[in-house]
Amino acid sequence: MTTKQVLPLIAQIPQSIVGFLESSSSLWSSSLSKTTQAHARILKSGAQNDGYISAKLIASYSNYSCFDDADLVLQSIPDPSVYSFSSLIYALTKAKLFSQSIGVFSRMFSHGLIPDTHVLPNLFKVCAELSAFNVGKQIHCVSCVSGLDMDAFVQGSLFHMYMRCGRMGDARKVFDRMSEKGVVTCSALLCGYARKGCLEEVVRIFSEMEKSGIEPNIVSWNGVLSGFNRSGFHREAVIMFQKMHRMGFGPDQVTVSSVLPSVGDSEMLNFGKLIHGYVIKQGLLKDKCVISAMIDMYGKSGNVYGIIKLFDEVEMMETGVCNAYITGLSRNGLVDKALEMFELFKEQKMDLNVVSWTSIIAGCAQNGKDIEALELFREMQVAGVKPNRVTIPSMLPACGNIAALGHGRSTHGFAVRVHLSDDFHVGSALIDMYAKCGRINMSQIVFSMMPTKNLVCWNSLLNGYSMHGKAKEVMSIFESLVRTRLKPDFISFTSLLSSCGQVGLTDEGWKYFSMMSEEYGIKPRLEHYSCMVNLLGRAGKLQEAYDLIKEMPFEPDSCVWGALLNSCRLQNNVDLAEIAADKLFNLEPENPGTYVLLSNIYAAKGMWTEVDSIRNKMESQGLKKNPGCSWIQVKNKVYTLLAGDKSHPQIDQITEKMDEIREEMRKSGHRPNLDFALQDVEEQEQEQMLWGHSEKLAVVFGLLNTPDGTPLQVIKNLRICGDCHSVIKFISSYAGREIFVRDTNRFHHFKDGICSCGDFW
DNA sequence: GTAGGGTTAG
Repeated sequence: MTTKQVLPLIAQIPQSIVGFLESSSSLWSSSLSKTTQAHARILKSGAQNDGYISAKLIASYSNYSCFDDADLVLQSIPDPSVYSFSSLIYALTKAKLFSQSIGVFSRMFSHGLIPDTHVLPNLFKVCAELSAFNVGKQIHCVSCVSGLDMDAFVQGSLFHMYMRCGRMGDARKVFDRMSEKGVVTCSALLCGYARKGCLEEVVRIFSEMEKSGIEPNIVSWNGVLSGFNRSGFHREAVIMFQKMHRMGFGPDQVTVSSVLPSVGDSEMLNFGKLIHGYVIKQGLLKDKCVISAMIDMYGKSGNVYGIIKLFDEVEMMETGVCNAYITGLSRNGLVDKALEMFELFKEQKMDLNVVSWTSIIAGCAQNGKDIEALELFREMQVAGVKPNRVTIPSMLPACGNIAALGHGRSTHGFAVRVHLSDDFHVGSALIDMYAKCGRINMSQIVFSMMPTKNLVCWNSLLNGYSMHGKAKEVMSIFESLVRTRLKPDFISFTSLLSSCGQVGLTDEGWKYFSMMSEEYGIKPRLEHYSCMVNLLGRAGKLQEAYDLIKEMPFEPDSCVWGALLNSCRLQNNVDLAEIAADKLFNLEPENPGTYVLLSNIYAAKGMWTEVDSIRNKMESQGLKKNPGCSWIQVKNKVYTLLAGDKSHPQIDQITEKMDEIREEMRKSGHRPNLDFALQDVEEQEQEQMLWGHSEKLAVVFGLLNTPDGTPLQVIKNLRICGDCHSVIKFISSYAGREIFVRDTNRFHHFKDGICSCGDFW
């Protein structure tokens, strides 16, 4: 076409376009004022109704983040096109104003406009960012109906959206239909499966990549590493790491932080130190994840020095790093230091998140700081941090440990409200908590209401019934477990054997002991042997128990010998007791319990010289029995009661009640030589009396505070001693109370002065 | 115009 031919055509171009052409240079200019000027010129020339011009104007305003102006332009167009909307949607998405972006889209849709292949990727990106799976799915439908779902960009963003929403199944369907699959998409899929713990898929995709000529890069390798790590294959993760290194992929900060958890779990401290050296050389110690993972590795390997040194050196006050530090400290028993650091972090107004709170709560609950754990759980909510599916099973053991039923119940309520009660971890922790608080019926209800149960849930229930001495129930639950597709493990058998021991079911005990290895291929561990020794010993078959110990394929530990010694006390067998005690003196020379048990056995036989000699031996070693300690919960507050402690605010009332009970006992002819007024306990300083002291306090306190007698008090951690039992028995018959007493992990139920189970009483 | 990886809590 010649110039001569073109010129008449140009003359026919409408005036509006001429206006646009005049202003076009300003529209692509670099300042907002020029855009405003262009806008004015467009309005003057009447070009504002032109879709293309308006769209450019919208884009230009958006470019300067003037979204309101852009939207005004959009709204002024009488008949807007997809393109006009998409300019604004694109800009809003880019500015991360996702909700507004979706809002503009819905306006576009209500104009009857169908999104095109340019808008769709933006929309999917928005849904991915907002995890708006349902909206995304609907837009996916729109793209299918309009036949746009075969577009590579649409597919790519759709795939990403499903991945971000954690919908691996949907993502996989899109992936399988994708026309172009590159290393990026494959790695993304691989990493997605790794996060979900689908190791098989991870490995399959990785090998298929190689087969189909897609060269895996460092991201793919990192995904494989994290897959092994997440699925608990720690050794394998380390091996892959070494293989990757050999193949010439230099580990980066992501590689290091992916493999370090596995190094820690395999307790390969030296290898961890090697990585530490590499990290320093490569200058990766600036990365927060690397530091957290490094602290975590030292913590898991028991290297407290490593944790503290690294934390002090890096001086990085970042939430993740601090969380790893808290966990590392409490994992190694330094819970006081952890609490101290946590306080410091709070003072420094650090941004503590749900992991921070959960870490310190779990640290407390695992290190005997149960009351602190409950207090922190409350404080966390006051601080506006919402407990999640990890927090709840971390704090529930604290409720169980101190039989704080009220706290446990309200946590259960919380879990139900936030829809977490079906979670395996939460459910199992609830079952355990209720059992430890004496409410085995609630454990049963929680269990029955769970839509699906894993082995941990079953084991919690088995252990609960076992704790309550209900062997028949344990066996019947075990039968139900066997009928499921789940296979019982060594923990299931521990509950079975322990409950058989409690009620003297020797034959059943042997049956399960052999069933464990013969039918299920589970090798008996130390705890199974202790259960068997206990079972045989209680049944009076001490020699058989001792023979079993001698036949053990590995060295018996203190629990096994302790079980034998305890049985010897029940059967008054001095010879075997001396053998067992001798082993225990070697294994745990610091444990005063062994001396006391042995001396009791001597005393029962009237061997007073031996009694004296054992007592002297104990004293010469400077050993003392731990003071008794109990907890009791009254109206949602947990009270700790320590032997010899008079600091309780109601000590006078308690003493008064004690006197009253003592008087009643005298009148009704109960063991008149027993005296359990507090002052007498202290004056006499008799060990037996001291042991019973705190429990009496708890029982009496419970009576005082529950005048209507409705709540059954669960008293934890009772030390076995005759004096205290008599008190509990007496109170139970005298006051007509049902009293539950928990002796470490076993329950005794008193009604009308009779204990329903156990020969201790 | 789309698009990939890591740490710390049970």
